[in-house]
Amino acid sequence: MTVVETRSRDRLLAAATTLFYERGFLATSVKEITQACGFTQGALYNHFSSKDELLYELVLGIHTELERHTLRARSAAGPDPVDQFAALVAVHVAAHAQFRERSRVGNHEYRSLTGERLAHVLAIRRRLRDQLADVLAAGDRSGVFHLVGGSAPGTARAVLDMCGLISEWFRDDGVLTPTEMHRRYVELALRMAGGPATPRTWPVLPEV
Amino acid sequence: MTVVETRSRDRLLAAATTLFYERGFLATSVKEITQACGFTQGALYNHFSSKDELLYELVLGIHTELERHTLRARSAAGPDPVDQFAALVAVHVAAHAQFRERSRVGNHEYRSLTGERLAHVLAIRRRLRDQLADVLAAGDRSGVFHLVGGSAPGTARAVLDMCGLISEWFRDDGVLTPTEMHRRYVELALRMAGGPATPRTWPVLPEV
DNA sequence: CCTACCGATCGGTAGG
DNA sequence: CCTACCGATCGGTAGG
Repeated sequence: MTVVETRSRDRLLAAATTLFYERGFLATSVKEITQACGFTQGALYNHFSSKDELLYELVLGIHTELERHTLRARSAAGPDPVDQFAALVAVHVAAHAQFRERSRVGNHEYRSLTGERLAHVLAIRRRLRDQLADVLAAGDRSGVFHLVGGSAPGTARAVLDMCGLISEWFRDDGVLTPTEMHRRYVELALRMAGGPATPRTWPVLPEV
Repeated sequence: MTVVETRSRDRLLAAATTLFYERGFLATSVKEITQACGFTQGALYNHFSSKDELLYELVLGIHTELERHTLRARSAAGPDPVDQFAALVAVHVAAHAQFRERSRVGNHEYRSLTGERLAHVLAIRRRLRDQLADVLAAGDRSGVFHLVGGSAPGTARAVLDMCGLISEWFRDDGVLTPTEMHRRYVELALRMAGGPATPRTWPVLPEV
């Protein structure tokens, strides 16, 4: 049954996500992943040709999904660079705060990939940076941003780094809500870009 | 000979730093570390009781050294919160840009520690955040900073996260000098804190 | 600091 | 003849 195949595969990917989040790809055994799904060790190889391929499919999916959301959020934000920038930052914050397992796995474990698989993921990561840098450069030209050193790539990198570690420490224990997080980080990012204190309208909290 | 013993021990730590930086603690074998020093596998246990203890001593040294530099830089900066903040940010940027192997190992591999060793390192990491948050809170009270949401810990965390990933991508290939890096990040951090555009004087590039 | 080796576990695959 | 596994074990390597 194709349905059963897909479900087992997705369960393996979901179990791998949690285990890789908690202890990392290299410290997680095939046995642990399959046992988390009630399978024995060999079952993994009905779905993936190797542990490495499972990692690639997981990490590629995480990056593809994130890029899909950033592209959609930027389109939906309209033509204003400030609105586009706020929308992109909101997507990254939401991803790292609400789906921190996937985000942390995506941001850390891609380093265990090699060859073309690594190159493919690095290309997506570069496009995500370029997307933010393009918006910053457009806003700098139109005068709504005032970038430190005039460097759009430099500011984009700093903003993404600031967002990228949220998944390391954010806990949805009620101390900070996702909405508070994304407002705080949009404000910080706008300050870094030398833009207005707030966007004209707050981006709708993205469904990442 | 104590000299030879010490030299071998330091060589093992230095080789481990490079290997952990390149591929991580879990993916590095004891054999690789010792072979990098021209030893066989068992030689490591003349200097460390286990691979875990080597990691602890390395990570503890990295954190202790960083805290020593931040304490000294803050004292040397005088009473102004803006000067203190700029000095602390400069230390963190210098550590991550100039000594990125040690910084990256310190920021990533401490997660493989457990028990009291982990607790000890986490305590230092908390003090480093508190140090920055204290300076931000003092500046907010005196009116030289205007923190997003009034949260000194939140801004401190964002600034440290922004600096913490420099070691992931910075290359001293001449595209960006350490001085350019530290000026860029001090400016970004001052914007995040809602402070003046630049410090009254640029901190001397710290010798981390 | 080396050689020799342990208990265990690694990722991956066999036949049924 | 298919799938989703099983118990058992492959060749190698881990930390100690």
